[in-house]
Amino acid sequence: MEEYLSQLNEAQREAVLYTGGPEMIIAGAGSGKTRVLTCKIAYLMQIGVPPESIMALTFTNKAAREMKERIAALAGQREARRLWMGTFHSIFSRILRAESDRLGYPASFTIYDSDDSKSLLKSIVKDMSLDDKTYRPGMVHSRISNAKNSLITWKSYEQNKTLVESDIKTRTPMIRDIYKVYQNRCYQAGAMDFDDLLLQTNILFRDHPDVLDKYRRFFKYFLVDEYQDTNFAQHLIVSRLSETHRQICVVGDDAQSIYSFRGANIDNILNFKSQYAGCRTFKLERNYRSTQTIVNAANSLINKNRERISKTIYSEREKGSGILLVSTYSDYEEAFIVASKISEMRMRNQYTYSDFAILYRANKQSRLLEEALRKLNIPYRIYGGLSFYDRKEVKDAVAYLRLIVNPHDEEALKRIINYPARGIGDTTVGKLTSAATRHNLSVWTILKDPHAYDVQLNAGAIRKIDGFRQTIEDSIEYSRDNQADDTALFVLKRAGIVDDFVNEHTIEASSRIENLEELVKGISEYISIRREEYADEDGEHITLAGFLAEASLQTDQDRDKNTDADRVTLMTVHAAKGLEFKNVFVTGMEENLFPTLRSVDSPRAIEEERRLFYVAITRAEENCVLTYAQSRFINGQTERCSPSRFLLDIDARYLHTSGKLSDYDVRPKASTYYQSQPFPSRPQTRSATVETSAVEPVDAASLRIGVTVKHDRFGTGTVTDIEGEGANTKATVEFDNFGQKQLLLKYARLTVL
DNA sequence: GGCCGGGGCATTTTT
DNA sequence: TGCCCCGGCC
Repeated sequence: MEEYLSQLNEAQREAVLYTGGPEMIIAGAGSGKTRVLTCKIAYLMQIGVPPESIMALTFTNKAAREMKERIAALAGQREARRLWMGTFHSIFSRILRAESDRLGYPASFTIYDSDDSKSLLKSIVKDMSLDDKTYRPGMVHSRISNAKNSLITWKSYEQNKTLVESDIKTRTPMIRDIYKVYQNRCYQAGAMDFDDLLLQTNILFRDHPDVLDKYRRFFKYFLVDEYQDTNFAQHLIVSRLSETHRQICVVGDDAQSIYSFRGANIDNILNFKSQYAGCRTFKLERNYRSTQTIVNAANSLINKNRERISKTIYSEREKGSGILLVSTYSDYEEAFIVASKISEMRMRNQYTYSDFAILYRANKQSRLLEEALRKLNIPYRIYGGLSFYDRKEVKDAVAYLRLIVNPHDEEALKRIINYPARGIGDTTVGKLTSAATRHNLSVWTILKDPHAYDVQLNAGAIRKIDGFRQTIEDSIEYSRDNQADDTALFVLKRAGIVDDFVNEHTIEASSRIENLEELVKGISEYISIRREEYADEDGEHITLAGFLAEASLQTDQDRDKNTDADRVTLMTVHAAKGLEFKNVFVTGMEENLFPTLRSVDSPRAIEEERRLFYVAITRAEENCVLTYAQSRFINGQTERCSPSRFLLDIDARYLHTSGKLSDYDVRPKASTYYQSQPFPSRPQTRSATVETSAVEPVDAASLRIGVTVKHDRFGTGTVTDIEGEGANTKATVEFDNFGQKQLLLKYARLTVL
């Protein structure tokens, strides 16, 4: 049992053993943060703190699950299960369900995801006859979300001069009215959105001191992971709850705060010390992940930020190779160079594909990279696509399940009232929803008896609505004495969804059936896991409602499958946080892309972008390659790009450029870091750093259709088409070995033969 | 209900 | 450029 303590370094051990009050652990990248957190929890359990009085909050289900597993290994499965460990959203949705009557919500309240929220907002904007171009659902949603994260209810929004005036300035004065209606419609539907899970928890504790008091007594120890990413609502929940025992330990790294756009407030961690008198700070500064060069380079970068908690991260690993900086002539070439570099490094150093990650700022950058990887037969896995629960058929099926659990759920109802087609059109639905708003009732209530609420419907519509009502009520009835997975099968059949697909006999239809089967399988798994967990209890928790509650707070990252396959990883830098790879490529290191265009006017935003870049570099264990293109195809146009300002922030002594850089003057002091030829001669890929300036672009006037031209990379070919004029002339060339390409003359180095 | 074409748009997204 | 959403049409 003592063994796990002996594996910690001095700083880690001190942080684990301290139990004297508020504590902040500043955990640098790769410093063994998770290990410290798990050891600390295990230690607390060992010294007699009952596990059920420990609340450990994380930001992802994945983090919670991993930590739980590790603690189970240290302290035993049974003990670990008693911990309150999970995401803010899942833990507090549990508490909200237990206390729902205090707030007037049903215990089986639905959780609206962002799509539900936006779709509701859209319908409200329409109902209020507002301009849907001015009041875009996404925009309105983010305004309401920001308000909620700052604990501004619709009432306080109305009374908040600053907000109201700023809305008038931005010509969106109706936000407050929309917010009010939105909140009411959610309430009538028995639904909370993601932000409500935190906001309503705060309201619960604010308005019901006895409830607050109960939980304050109950929970003795709080641990919060990724504290730099907490928002005000989260911060207030934990600070309220921990007031009695004052045993709160927050862990985080201000240098890795990258979620301000979601309401994360870096000040929570920067000010923690001053908010908690007698707070002890521990710094974990030894990086176990990366080479000295990578750590030092990252340090030199982050030192350019003003707002930070001072610390010196160091590595005692080998010195390692310099960070390779590669300039390419286009985004297209960048992708091919990254791909061929991966092949080369893999062969030379016997890496596996899964030792590589390609990171980028924006998802759209993945396209060319994928193309290049495919062409070079490199297996890859891309993150950031549709999650399982985002698929249409799954969403539809889940909507039925949601209605069984809570028929007042308006968004679920609207989604499937006419799916499969029942001839209930927009007009009918519009009549029902506006009657619901008028009477301050749920759509379901209206639908059960349209006549009573003077909804003008013809006999046909009434009959169709009634058929739908019957389907739902039968399913609810069935669910009373059947298992959740059987209920799911029942409703899918009863609604005619399965038949639809079975009769279709297409590839898509069979893949949809598979997805539905997987959904049902997921429910069955949920049941058996729960059975095991609650073996000694009455089993009341095993319900469809329970499954939905869990599913709605889950993301695709939590249900990763075949991670064992040997593949290169492609993902955004955001998605890479918390992960590590032997070799990391950070692509698109250009101004207006990284840092993104939207950040360049705000010093604070630039600092966040710099932290994001810091996160990217510190993912690498052995090699880090930074690439930037001199031209990039953006929004339908090829743009000239200049290298990111962040490249200048890295101390040049840690950089190794792959030859002379045409318009960027970073001269590495040492070029011995990376001994290999940067780019071994491949006939079709010239060195990445061809001097574009030295090559005269071919004169547009001298090009004719049918002329034979030569291109540095593609070899010879014939011009088949010419578009545009002057500098923007675009030529279509049929290359002998590379097929047809479109080339902009100002960039393509063509010579007429 | 589904198909087509025009217009507007284009970060990041642990929940 | 390419996608998504909407309106118009059959």
